[in-house]
Amino acid sequence: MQPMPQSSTVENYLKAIYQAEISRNNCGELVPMGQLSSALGVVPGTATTMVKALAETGLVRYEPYAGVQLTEAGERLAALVLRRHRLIELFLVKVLDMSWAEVHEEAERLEHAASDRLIDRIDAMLGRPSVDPHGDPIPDADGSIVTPRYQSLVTCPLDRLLVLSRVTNQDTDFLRFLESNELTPGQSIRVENRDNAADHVLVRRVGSQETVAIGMRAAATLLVANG
Amino acid sequence: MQPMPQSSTVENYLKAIYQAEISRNNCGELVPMGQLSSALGVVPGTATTMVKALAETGLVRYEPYAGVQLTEAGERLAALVLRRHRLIELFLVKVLDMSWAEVHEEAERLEHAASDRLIDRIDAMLGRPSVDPHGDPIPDADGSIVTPRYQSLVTCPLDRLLVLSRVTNQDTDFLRFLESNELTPGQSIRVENRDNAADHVLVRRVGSQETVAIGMRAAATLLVANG
DNA sequence: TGATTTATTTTGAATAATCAAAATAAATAA
DNA sequence: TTATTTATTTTGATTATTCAAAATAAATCA
Repeated sequence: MQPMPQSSTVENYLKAIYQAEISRNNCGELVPMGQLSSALGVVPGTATTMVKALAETGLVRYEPYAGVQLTEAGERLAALVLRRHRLIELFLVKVLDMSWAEVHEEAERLEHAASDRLIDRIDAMLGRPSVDPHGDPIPDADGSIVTPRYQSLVTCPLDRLLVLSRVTNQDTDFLRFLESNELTPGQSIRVENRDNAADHVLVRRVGSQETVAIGMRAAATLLVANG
Repeated sequence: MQPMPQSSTVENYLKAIYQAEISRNNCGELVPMGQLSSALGVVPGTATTMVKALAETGLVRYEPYAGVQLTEAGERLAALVLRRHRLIELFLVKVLDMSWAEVHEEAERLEHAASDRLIDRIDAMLGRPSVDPHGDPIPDADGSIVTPRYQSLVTCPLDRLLVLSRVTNQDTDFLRFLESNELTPGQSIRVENRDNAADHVLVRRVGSQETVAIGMRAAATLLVANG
């Protein structure tokens, strides 16, 4: 099993490995098969089989019982999938006026069907944007990506003016919840309190009189820059 | 093999059968397996196998050695695939400024990935159009379709003012050729001569001083209305 | 009508992707 | 360090889709 067609399955595996590598942010770490398989919604044995095939093609490095890691080539391909995904999301929001919350699933399918030519048209039409509607950085056409390092609502200082910059969570309901509280990327916010016992963070959007309580798990996916 | 997932393969078979039924326009006629298999680019045995499975699901009617035919349900599904395809084509041309000639292949992939919701947004944005860039009618959301009956350049009268209304041929090079001669749907044209010996038709766009010769085979795919 | 050609179907096999469940390795607890 | 738990890999099957090539039916020719 050597050549391995550029199927959407391969793209999904590469993307999942890429994202897992980032979330366990320490570089050079292997992604365990269990994590990968559950991210992809397949049983562990399936992931093992697929990853071994991917390793044959040179897109990943695989260490039995340890985990998997993208090679340079794999990383580049994964970045291009992410590029397609994110440009499509932004396009759907900006041009087709779709909701922030619903575009992820749509892009999840379209990312495998859009040609490079179409993606470039979209990119041009949007003015070569650098982030998508969730604040996720958009890799450029050669697969390089600049990921600003933000703090999260769990680590940032209290009572400081912050800009909500990125939401690393694609759950539709959660995004709808944020949207209904106008907590979307670009908004200025302040963290009023963090209560470990209650396992929540209290956030207020600048200009709003409502304080919103967000559980720690979810709060960790809201990234902020200094405002 | 009963439920048969709504895969893109199924969609492609239904679409191909639908189009074959139309092109051999006499209603009620079965599409022979040979025609279907070559339209889909598979060997005949593959089409036989697939069609038998499709028949199990009630999407087609299959007569061994005679051919295949869509059922009501199959026809509706096929029309919806065509709807997606054609709306996507028009969208790519109108909104993303892609070329008439290149959108077919793009739509060929996107039609299987776009959700009903996305398609409806596109439809709304384009103002509920009735034809795509090739003049092909766009089925509506419930799968019904109105196909105006046109004459072709092979059957229409000579020296009459006509409107080029539809091009039933997706070959990229042919479309580029038409485009470069401004022979696109909506243009007014006149057939100056038809020469069976030379196997061609001479066409002039109204307002142009150039006469274009088009072979009979190709001319049969250019449909016209009275101007 | 019999022979030949052509179209279609069957059969057997392959590939990609998956799962269930058994086997094994690694990590943890006692 | 042994026993137990947990994670991973293997093995054997399954589904969807395809092809090659043999078998068969239908159509055509003589």
